Amino acid sequence: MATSIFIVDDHYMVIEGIRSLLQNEKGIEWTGHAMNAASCLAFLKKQQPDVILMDINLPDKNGIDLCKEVKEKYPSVFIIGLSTFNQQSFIRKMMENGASGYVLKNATQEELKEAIDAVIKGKVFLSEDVSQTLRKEETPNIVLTRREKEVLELIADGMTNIEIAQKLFISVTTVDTHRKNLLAKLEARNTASLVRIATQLHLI
Amino acid sequence: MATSIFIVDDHYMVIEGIRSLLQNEKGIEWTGHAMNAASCLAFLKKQQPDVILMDINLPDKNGIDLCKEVKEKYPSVFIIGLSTFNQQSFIRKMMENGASGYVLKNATQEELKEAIDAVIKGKVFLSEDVSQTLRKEETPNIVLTRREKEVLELIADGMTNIEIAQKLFISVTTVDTHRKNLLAKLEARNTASLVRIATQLHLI
DNA sequence: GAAAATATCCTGTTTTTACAGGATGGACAA
DNA sequence: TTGTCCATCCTGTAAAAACAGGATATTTTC
Repeated sequence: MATSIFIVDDHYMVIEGIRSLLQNEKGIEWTGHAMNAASCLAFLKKQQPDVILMDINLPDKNGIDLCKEVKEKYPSVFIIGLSTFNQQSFIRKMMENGASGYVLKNATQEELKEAIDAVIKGKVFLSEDVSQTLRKEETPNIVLTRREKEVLELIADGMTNIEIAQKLFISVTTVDTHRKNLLAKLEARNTASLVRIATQLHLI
Repeated sequence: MATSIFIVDDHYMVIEGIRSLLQNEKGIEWTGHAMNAASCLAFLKKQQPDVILMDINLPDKNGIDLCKEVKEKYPSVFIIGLSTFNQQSFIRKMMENGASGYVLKNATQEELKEAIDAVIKGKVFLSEDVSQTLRKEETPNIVLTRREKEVLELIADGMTNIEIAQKLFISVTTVDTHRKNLLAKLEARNTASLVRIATQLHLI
């Protein structure tokens, strides 16, 4: 029985590329595509493919959240993350949210086929580059609290501690404490590197 | 006579997608592809296509610089910029460096064909979204000097004025002046927003 | 060759951050 | 129930950045 495939990606060229790569593969059946999260969910209500290839960057919702939602509603569907970025934090979050694999957009036809074959058997598939990144970048998964994220956002917006304190109805010293903890958690030396690192980790 | 096309993009899926979109088009001849700037330049030494579709993000060199280099060496080749980002600064720089058009990766088959037809006739082609962005975002093209960029980088790296001064063999007050000018140019309130804005404008 | 842009330097003040080293109460889990 | 985590608050000091308001020499550009 053929494996049915569905694609979610907002780039027409990528959809077309994947379709072209897979169209001559035996045992793979193309069931359609969506260019945003909403139409993906709409499709799934009617029909569930075996595998979804899911881009991380979507116009209406990020792939990480969509992945979680899809897996909650349709646990039997296997999801393969798809993006241009070989970024540890993204990949980890995708896998945490139930994805079975992750490939980069520069993947070859063979790699893509291999990924689909693997996940359909219940295995986990990561591109060579991806698993290497996961091994190499031993970033111990930085977790910020709700409040810390809030403060971080406002810092990046250029607000001073005093302004942040007023905005959040807390003391300036509390803001300072959060700031201190942010610097420690992200191993930043000062505000500049804090914002830089936070940006690189896609925390803001 | 058929229009010959060459693609530079580091994503295999995108190359395949474009090829798939164009393969049945009459009057378009696919001459090949490169996945980095170096092999693009190597190809051009042997053969010059009519049109190059060129991604902005390449592993070895950015498309903006590559565009300039190609246009200097082979002025008769038309270049169409290609990227996922609908970003004013990128588009403007591409056009300044001699590109004849700019399309996004979510372009349709018709749009792509239209773009090729237009540039081959010497016209300028911009996707609807792209030209809208150019009109809307009236960001008066922020230009930083060599030194300012240098200082900006070091600030984002978390260095203090004193450290930057030592590194660049200049006075602390000079660094402070550059910093002042950076804040003014990027309309930032402080270091945090400076780094944020600089990141958003892809200056660092 | 003149004007504009760039890079350099200065004094001084105020504001903001960074850092040290705490404490307290509440929520939640083992 | 006894931790652990989180959010809150505190005092005090040192360092750094922001801001004002300059000046001067060297390139670059027209």
